[in-house]
Amino acid sequence: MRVTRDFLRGRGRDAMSEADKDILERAVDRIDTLPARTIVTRRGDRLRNSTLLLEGAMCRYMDARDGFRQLVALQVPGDFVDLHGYPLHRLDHDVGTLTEARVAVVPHAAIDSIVADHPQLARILWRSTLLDAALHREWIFRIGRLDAAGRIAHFLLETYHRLKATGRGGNGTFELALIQQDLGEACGLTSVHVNRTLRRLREEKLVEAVRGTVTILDESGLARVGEFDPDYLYLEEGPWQAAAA
Amino acid sequence: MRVTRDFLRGRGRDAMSEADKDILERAVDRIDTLPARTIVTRRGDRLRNSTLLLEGAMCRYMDARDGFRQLVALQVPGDFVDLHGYPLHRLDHDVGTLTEARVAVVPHAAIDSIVADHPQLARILWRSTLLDAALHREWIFRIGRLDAAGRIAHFLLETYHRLKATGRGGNGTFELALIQQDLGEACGLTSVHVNRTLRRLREEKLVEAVRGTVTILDESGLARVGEFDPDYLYLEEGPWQAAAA
DNA sequence: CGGAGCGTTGAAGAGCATCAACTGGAGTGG
DNA sequence: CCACTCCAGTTGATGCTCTTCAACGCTCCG
Repeated sequence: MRVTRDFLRGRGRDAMSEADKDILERAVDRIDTLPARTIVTRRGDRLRNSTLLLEGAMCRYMDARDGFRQLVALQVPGDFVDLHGYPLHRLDHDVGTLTEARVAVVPHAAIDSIVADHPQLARILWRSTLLDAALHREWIFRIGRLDAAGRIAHFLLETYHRLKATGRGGNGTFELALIQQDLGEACGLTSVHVNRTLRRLREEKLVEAVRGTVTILDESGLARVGEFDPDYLYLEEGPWQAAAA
Repeated sequence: MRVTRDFLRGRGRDAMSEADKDILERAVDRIDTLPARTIVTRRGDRLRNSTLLLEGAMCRYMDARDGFRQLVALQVPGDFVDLHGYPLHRLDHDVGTLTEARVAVVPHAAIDSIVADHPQLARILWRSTLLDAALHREWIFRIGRLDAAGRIAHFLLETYHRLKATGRGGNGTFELALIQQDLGEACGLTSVHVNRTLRRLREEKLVEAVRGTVTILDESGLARVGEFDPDYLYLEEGPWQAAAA
């Protein structure tokens, strides 16, 4: 089975030819396992490799003066976590694991060859970094315009759809390795307020989150609260489209 | 004089060979002038061209249900406003002008040729879209972790540095075509609170913003309030580095 | 000269942060 | 096997930041 099986899965992987998939697969130098809750790369680091997340959860974040951090991205399996480090050379933020993580390491030299010799695959890699940027934009919207309930609803739905696209979760349930503190750091809230807000969402029978498992009770109600529309995830045919058809 | 003169100016343009600059210049199909305060492309639009901003100010934004909008990017001259539309094909947000804008239109077909035949230039275009993503991340941090004064301070310093990199502004002064309402939409604040916060920043002799002109009175003080570090702009040698040397 | 758009200010209140205390479960060592 | 600690979650009390609503002034322009 291919190590890169989940790359762009459910999000345009079909645009890759079998040859492209082989080339990407061969670009992998090695597989690493990273322990939970550790820093992988720091702001300012010069990168020589990029990391494809195979299993587990990672995040990208920035530190504020007061000691709190702001997550700028949650990475799920199939994500090319720091591919943007390839054209940028150095990172503008920290990267860390949330759970133990299995990753494939891809040397930038291998990507150089892809860019030089396989423009079609290069465009797909480029595209994958821009899917990340689309997520960034939605995070700006989420934090800038939604209240606490909306932010959490939106974040949970986003994560649900992303995980579902890779075959993890579905049927309204998924595993989420974030504690309430992390959730707050993702949504610009304190863990205390996350706790109260989750209680409200639970009382309103919209969503439940207990011990790392999220259960969506009322997806359309949650989508209303979070003003959520999965367009920006650029997913392939999904259940909301299938339902409309 | 080259139309694409300001592309990546002050932010890695030197990595482009003269040949690359010529190729990019020839990729321009035509020059358009867009009126102020109009929508250029809408969420969901399929794009066949991308737009290089030559003069003026544009923005990218998303609408919330309550009628307010959230800016996700401010575009200054030299920005390839919607180059991400090339690998993504369709947009996940709206693009509009703030002032009258002069733009260069680049057909995606021309970029196809660049990707196929000029990998070095393609990587530079790729990089330019990731500079945008780095800005997105900093916007997430700004809105998620800073208070009103910090957000405005950070936003003004970011814009100052970006404009300075293209030769516009410097010496602590620059033209900013945003009304207080826009500033609020960029920073996740109401225009009323922007007004009060600007007054405070003025009273503390940090920055003045009157009728489209921003005057930075105390750059280091402002940077402290906004927790601002221009690293993420990936600027070439600038005054803060020159001062350190 | 009247209106529209932007800026400014005041008053009141909602939402979220802060501080603090307590619960329950998991892991650890006696 | 039980005390102990640690960590995540939970809840209460209080106050600040920012929003909301409203009014008014200024400037530009038809």
